[in-house]
Amino acid sequence: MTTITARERLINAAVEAFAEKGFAATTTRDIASRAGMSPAAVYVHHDSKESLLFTVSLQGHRHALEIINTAAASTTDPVERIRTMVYDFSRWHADHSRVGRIVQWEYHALTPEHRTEVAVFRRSIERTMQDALTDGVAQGVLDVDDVPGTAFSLLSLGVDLVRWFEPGGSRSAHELASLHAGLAVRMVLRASPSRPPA
Amino acid sequence: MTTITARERLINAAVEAFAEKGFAATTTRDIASRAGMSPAAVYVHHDSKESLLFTVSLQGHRHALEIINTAAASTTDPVERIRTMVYDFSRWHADHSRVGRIVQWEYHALTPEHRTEVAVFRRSIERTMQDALTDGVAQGVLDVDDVPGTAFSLLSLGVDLVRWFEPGGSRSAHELASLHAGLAVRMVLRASPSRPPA
DNA sequence: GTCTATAATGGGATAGAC
DNA sequence: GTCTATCCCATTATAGAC
Repeated sequence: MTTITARERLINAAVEAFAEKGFAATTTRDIASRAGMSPAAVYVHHDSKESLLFTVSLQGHRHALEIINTAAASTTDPVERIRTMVYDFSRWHADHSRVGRIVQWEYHALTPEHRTEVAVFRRSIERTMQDALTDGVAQGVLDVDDVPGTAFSLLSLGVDLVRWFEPGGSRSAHELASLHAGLAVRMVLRASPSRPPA
Repeated sequence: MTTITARERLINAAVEAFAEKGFAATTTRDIASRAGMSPAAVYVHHDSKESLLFTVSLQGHRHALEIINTAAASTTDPVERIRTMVYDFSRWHADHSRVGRIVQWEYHALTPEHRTEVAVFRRSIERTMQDALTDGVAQGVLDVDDVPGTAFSLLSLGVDLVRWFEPGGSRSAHELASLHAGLAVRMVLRASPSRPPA
């Protein structure tokens, strides 16, 4: 049997509210009311509104890093690795667009200390993508001019989903992730050797 | 001689403040003080904080649409057209990252009426990119499975710049726009016909 | 651990003098 | 068209009863 603690109910409520209205525009009253509590009860479980944000953001960052690391380790074929990484990263952002929006858009609302803490995860995500590209280039399968820039651009496709994606819209998470994965492969694949013009 | 009106000074101040802290976290006192005025003076020139946002957002949307339309009309070669459109759109978002951030991130802070008004520009931008892809496919030069999805993804690269780009950072606006333009062409270019495997 | 009540602060917007 | 002063309300967070 799964027990949902008051603390978890508050976190779920915060995710909803922050994703819907943004951190600054969300009131603690709103969070409390979504969790079925009085405003005062919030502070029994969390120190402040920002600490709620940090909890959500940290969980989100952890999850996103886990997704990309798992994808990176799933195969050694450079092309399929890029395809899987981009698919899973974009898919995660669509499937968890509310948390993703908080992770990506409310980064600046964190205290400097908390921002520093989640920045470690962000760098690690970028690094994993860069490594996958570097490895594919070394194996002669990929062709990438600017590895850090391209890695960032591949991640951007997924990140930008959270700006607008809503479940039940005209495009499914799978459809968008597949689109991104296909585009990603075209961006980095070495052109197949063709007969040069005589 | 160029005269800067108080109204314009307020708009500039609002751009700075909204881009730095977000609409909800910006106070009218902050805007007034950046413009060198008292809080009361704001309301002589603008009806409300939201109307300031709308003014900034509308100008930004207009400008972005103009950029992409001009790029689309600059050449008839489908590949160079895509390259130019993506370059100019990404370049604009880097060069105007503050306005771009307001355009892209504060869309939901507009009143429903104002949101409807700027949505026209957003659809027009997407449409222009879709048309460029459709034309390139029709000419047999581009190969695009999902025209609306790909158009959106090409624009996403530029849009996502405003999330983090700061002038004076490690990468210039030109460098990033060139990167995006190069990736864009690879995403949509029809593979050169190569000898099929015997 | 939850409530009601409230403290303390800061918000958007306005009044009225100059 | 700008100011000072202020209204009125919402905000985050806490106190103290149960």
